[in-house]
Formats: sequence, structure tokens, C-alpha cells
Amino acid sequence: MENARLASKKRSTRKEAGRASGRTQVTIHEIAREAGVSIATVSRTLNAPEKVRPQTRERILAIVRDRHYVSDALAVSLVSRRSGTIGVIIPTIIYSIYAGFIHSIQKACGEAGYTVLTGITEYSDTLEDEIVTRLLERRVDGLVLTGVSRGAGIYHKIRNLGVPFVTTWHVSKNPDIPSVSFDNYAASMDAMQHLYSLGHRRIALICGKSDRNDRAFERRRAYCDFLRRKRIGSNAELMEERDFEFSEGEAAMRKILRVEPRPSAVFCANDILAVGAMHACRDLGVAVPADMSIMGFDDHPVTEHVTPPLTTIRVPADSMGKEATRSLLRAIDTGKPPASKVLRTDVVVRDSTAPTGKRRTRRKAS
Amino acid sequence: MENARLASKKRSTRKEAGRASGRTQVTIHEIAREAGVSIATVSRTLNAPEKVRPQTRERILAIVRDRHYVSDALAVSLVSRRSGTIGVIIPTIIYSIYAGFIHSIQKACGEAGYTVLTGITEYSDTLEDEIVTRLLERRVDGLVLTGVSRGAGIYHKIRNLGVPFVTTWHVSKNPDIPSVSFDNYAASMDAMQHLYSLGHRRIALICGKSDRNDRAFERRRAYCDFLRRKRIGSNAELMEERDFEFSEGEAAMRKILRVEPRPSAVFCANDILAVGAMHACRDLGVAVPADMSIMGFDDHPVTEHVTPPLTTIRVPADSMGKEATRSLLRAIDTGKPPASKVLRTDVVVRDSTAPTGKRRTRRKAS
DNA sequence: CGACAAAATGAAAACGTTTACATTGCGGAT
DNA sequence: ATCCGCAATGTAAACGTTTTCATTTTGTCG
Repeated sequence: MENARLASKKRSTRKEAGRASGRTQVTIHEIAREAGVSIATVSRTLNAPEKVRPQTRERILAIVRDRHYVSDALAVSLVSRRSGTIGVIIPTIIYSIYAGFIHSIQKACGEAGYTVLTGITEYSDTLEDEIVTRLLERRVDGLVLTGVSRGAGIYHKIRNLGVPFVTTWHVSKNPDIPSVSFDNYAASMDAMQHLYSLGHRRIALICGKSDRNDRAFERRRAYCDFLRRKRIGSNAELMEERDFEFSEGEAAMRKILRVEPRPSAVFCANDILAVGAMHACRDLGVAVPADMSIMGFDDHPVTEHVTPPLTTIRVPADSMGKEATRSLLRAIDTGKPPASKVLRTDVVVRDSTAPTGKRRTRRKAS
Repeated sequence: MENARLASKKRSTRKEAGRASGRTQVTIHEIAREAGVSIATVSRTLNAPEKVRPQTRERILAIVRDRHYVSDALAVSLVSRRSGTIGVIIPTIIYSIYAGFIHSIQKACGEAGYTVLTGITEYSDTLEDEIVTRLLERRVDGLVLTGVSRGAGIYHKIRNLGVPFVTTWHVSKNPDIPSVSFDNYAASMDAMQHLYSLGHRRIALICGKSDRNDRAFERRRAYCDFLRRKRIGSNAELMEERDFEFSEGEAAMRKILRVEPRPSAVFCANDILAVGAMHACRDLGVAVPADMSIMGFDDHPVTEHVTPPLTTIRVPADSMGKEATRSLLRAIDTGKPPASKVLRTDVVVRDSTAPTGKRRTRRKAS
């Protein structure tokens, strides 16, 4: 009612062309014109209400509500030189290893008034480069990266624009590259120690592709180092590098089960591969943990609910997201580089690992 | 070398203040100045290279590379009146039911040159409202929503800015609200029919909170209608509404297992609850599927790998994401409202459901 | 009632692009 | 030589804000 009257009283002086296409944006100018004030006053009403006379303020606010004014964050960003967005880059969203991580970042950012732009690289360097460029074009105020190893070109690009960033899921040795993470190497050592102390000596490895994934690389390195330190030594036959898929874990396990002598345990460097491996054992009648101990990594929510529940490494995905965000936002505020942090991991012992003594002797399947 | 010479020859006229804070943005103006051309020519070089003389073009491009120029998408958006972003709103990212969906949207958007802004509502209406507002401020070119039922206020807000949107995961009856989805009701009917045709008559339900989740509502409605149609009728004791957590499915199942006479099957309206329910059965020594058939919904990737593999409803999460994006992008291009679409679902029969005949008689646990 | 400080408001410049329109320069047709 | 047309380039106005500085209004005190 009211707004109809006002609208007819004051005719729009702006071009009416957009009308037809339905894209009539209500701007601060329109509000100002209707209220009979300048745009500065409207802006102040919205951002610093105490600076405008209550009477004027109320009149303006009424019109703002009436016309469903929504400010244009793009224009604001342009002048304020802050986009209010944070870019986050993860390798994959499927299987939700990164879901909790992303969620905690989104939450922390939301609370601080930031919006999150997520990029998914699918473990591809070229895609990552493209995505980073796009985020930088969008003038993200900060960047959360997964892993540390990547072409120097990307870091150069980011640095060149002075955009603060933190890496995660991998502790950085380079002081120029801040990281908020847990120690993959140490955690994997713990995992191996767990298997070792159960009496396992012949231990297989199923991990991600270590050439394009530094988390996989570190976990594999720990596996090899551990075996070397225990004077066992690693064996190429017992090491499988696979893509991040249930079916790959399954295939890797099938292959390992054909090796003679058969190992008594397998360290899967992520839970997805571990669940796939368990599936293979079930299909082939290999009892877990009696015939084969399986150790996972990540503490994916579902590992508690598979049969048997999986022994794994709990990684602080949520707190890592939260801490990385805090560190990044503080860096944005202060102008200093983000603080690094190393978070702890835990071995979560469930039912997929058991002492070697319990092992049943069994004919080879093939 | 070359740029050092050029840089020293022409001193910067822009304010040098930002230098110290590290936020020296290389603009089109700088490039233009260094190349000795106008900004228009630089802009043309970048966006319509054929319009500028090869010689000039190469000179400009060299400087662009040299100075690591990155265009400011915000400024571009402001003048082009297109942000190049799509907003996507989902209730949760944990447990990855929506992961494939999000991923396919991101992929389709990426290919079309759009960036995705994701919002997570945690099943909260007020949070959804807040997130939508924030996305609208960011001037998203389109919006993908999950579910249809929400306060009219949100739709009003979106419509008011003329932003095209599609809803997903729920077929809309309202012609003003386009949806690209599958039919939860029909799919649930299929699920019930599957159990019924195996001989099950006493069937329990574990579903999400139907008051704030229209997918849960529809699935529950189908459950009730099916039983009514078969003249069985539903029973409040056998219907549990739970939050989206493994542990909730577990608790619900425990409760249902105490009901006398015990049902022979349970329809879980999502896989997360189903896996939780299976866990409860395992803990209590209830054999699945011999003593209890469990039917899931969603075909979460892990359902294939739990023990026993879960019978479930395959929903077209990926193609829904892709189709919704296509429909939305076309709407953005044409200015017409997005086209609706109904996608098919399938019953995926695995090992968690079996005919009632196989049922072993067993003492009550308590 | 006048003066003056404080409060309220306005004008205009910036933010970094794109683009319509204007200008320039050049080759070829007359 | 003159003119035309076209290609190449430049000028300047947008886009929707915030913010500095100037100006006007208000209120207070002597």
C-alpha cells in the first residue's frame, strides 16, 4: 500500500530498461531518493546508525524494509578492498574424509562474517592451479590449502597478491609456508607401532598415490622407516598405491592376499581403502582380525559402524579446520603471516586388529 | 630485466601507501601505463584480443605475464551485473549424502565458468534464511536449494531480486517453484513394496524429523499410505523420527527391537540411520537379514561395503546436481524460469533384506 | 540574541573494470 | 589531392558502495 503510493509519487529517473528482464536492483540511490536524503546518509544508517538522527534513521529504515533493499556485497568489497570470502581447497568431497573439516571451516567463517568458496581439485595439479586463480580473481581474503607440495607457481601467484594462506593436513617444514596440521609421519609410526606390539611382523601397506599426495607420501615413508628401524625391511610386493576409492582398496587387498607368505596385517593409509580391504577379506573368507589385522587412518565416521569396527588413527579434522580458520582470520586482521600449529592424533583401537597369537592357520584361497 | 627498465622509466603516479601492507594490487591501469596505452586497450587485449593490433597485443600480454596481473572479478561483476557465482544450499555435509550432489554441481558450474558458494543450514530455518541473505548480497546469479518447504519469506526475498532458483531432493507441486528432483514418495513406495513382496507385514520405520525436513515427511507419508493401502495400518510404536546421525539410528533400532511383537523388517528413510540400525542389530545379536530385514534409502557409497551390504534406494544425486545446474544456467541465460524435471530412482537389492520364510525363531533378548 | 561547537547531512572521489561512443590514422577508390 | 571507410585506439561514463571533507543545521551558553 504505502510503497505503491511512494513509488508512483516519485518516478524513477534511472533507466527503466532492466525492468523487463526482472533485474531491477534496489540501490542505495533509490532509497536515498525516496527518503529525500543523500546516499551517504543511507549508507550511514545501515553501517553506523548512531551517526544519523533517529527521526531520519527510522524513515530510511522503513523504506529499506519496504523495498526489500539488499546491499551489494560486490560493490562493498570493491571499495572496502575486502571481499569477505575465504577460499578452501580440498582434493575431494566424496567419502567425506574432508567433510568435517570443511564443515568446521564454514562454521568458523560464518561466525566471523566470512563466506567460503570451496574448490575441489580431484587430486589434479592443473585443476588446483585453475581453481586457485579463480579464487584469487574473486579476491578471497585468505586461502586454506590441503597439503603442502605443489608447484611453486601457485605459491608465487598467491604471494604476489599478498593473500594470506594456511596449509593443512600436512606439517610444513618450510617456515614460509604456514601449516595447521597433524603429523602424518608420527601418526603413521604410531599405527605401525600398534600393529608391531600386537606381534605383527609381516605388514602390508595400502596407501594413496604418493607422487601427487604428500599425505600419502608421509604415511608411506613412516611405514618404510618403521620396518627398516625394526630390521624387517619393506617389500614392494606388500605395498600398494591406489586411488581414493573403496573398490581400489578391495582390489589392492585381493592382490596382497595372493602374496606368499601372506602378511598378518595391513596398514591402510586411509579409511576408505581400509573399508575396501575389509570387504575383500570378507568376500574371500579371510577373517578379520583373526586371519588379518586391518588398520585404517582418518577415523571416518563410518568406521565405527562397519563389521568389525575399524582400528584407525583419529585425526583432528574438525579442530584442524577451526584452528586453521582462526589462524588465517587473525593473519588477515593483523597483516602478519598465519601462525603454524601441530595438532595431536590418537590411535583408536577397535576390533579390526588383534594379536598374532589368535591367528588361525588356513589354506591359501587360490 | 625488461620490466625493471620500464618500471624505473615510468614512475608510479598511484598512491604508494598500500605498498607497505603488501596489498599492492596490479590493476589494468598499471598495465596500461607501462604499455603506454589506454586501459580500454588492455581490457580489449584480455577480453577480445582480435580487436587489438597483434603488435600492441603482444606487448601488453608480455607485461600482463610479467606483472602477474590477475583481473578483479568483483569489479567485473559490478559492471557486468553478473557475479559468475551460484549459491547452493544443503542441510549438512557430514556423512556425504550430499557430497556427490555438491560435487556434480561444482563440476558443472566450473565447466561453465561459474564458482560455487555453498551454504550449510544444519537443518535450521533461521540459518537458512541468514545464508540465503548472504548469498543474495553476494549477488549470486542463481540458487540451488535443497527441499521445497520453507518460510515464504525466503522465496519472497529471492524473487524480489529476480534471482533464478531450482529446488532439489523434493518434487515441487507448486508450479512457481521449479524442482529438479526424484519422487521421494514414489521411491519410498517402491521400498515398501520390496519389503512387502518378501512377505514382510510388520514393518517399522526410522526416518528423519518430518516437521523440518520435507524429504523425511514424504518418505514417512509413503510408509503410512502403503500400510494403509495394504490394510495393515501404521503403529506409532513402530515409527521413529530421528536426527541424521548413526547413533540415532542405533538408538531408534534398539527401541524398536523392544516392541512386541517384534517387526520383521524396518524401512530406514536414509542410509545413515540404516547403518546405525544394523549396528544395533549386530550388538544385540539380531541377525540381518535372517531375523530382521533392513532397507535403506539414498545409496550412500558405503552401503555396499557394510556387513551385510545394504538394500537401499538409489537416488540420482549426481545427475540431479548436474541437471539442476543445467536447468539453472539455462534459466540464467534465457531469462526464463528454470525447467523442472523428475528423475528416476531404483531399488538396489543387496543382502540386508530377505524373505520372511528364512526367519529364525529366537528368544526375546530382554 | 549572537556566537560557536557539535551534530547531521551532503558532495564527490574513489574502488577496478567494461563498453558505447568519439577520435585518430591509414589505405584505397575516386 | 580528396574523401570514405575501416581498423585501432582513446575517453569517459557507468556499476553500487564507502568515506573524507565540506557544509548546513541544531542546540547551548553567555
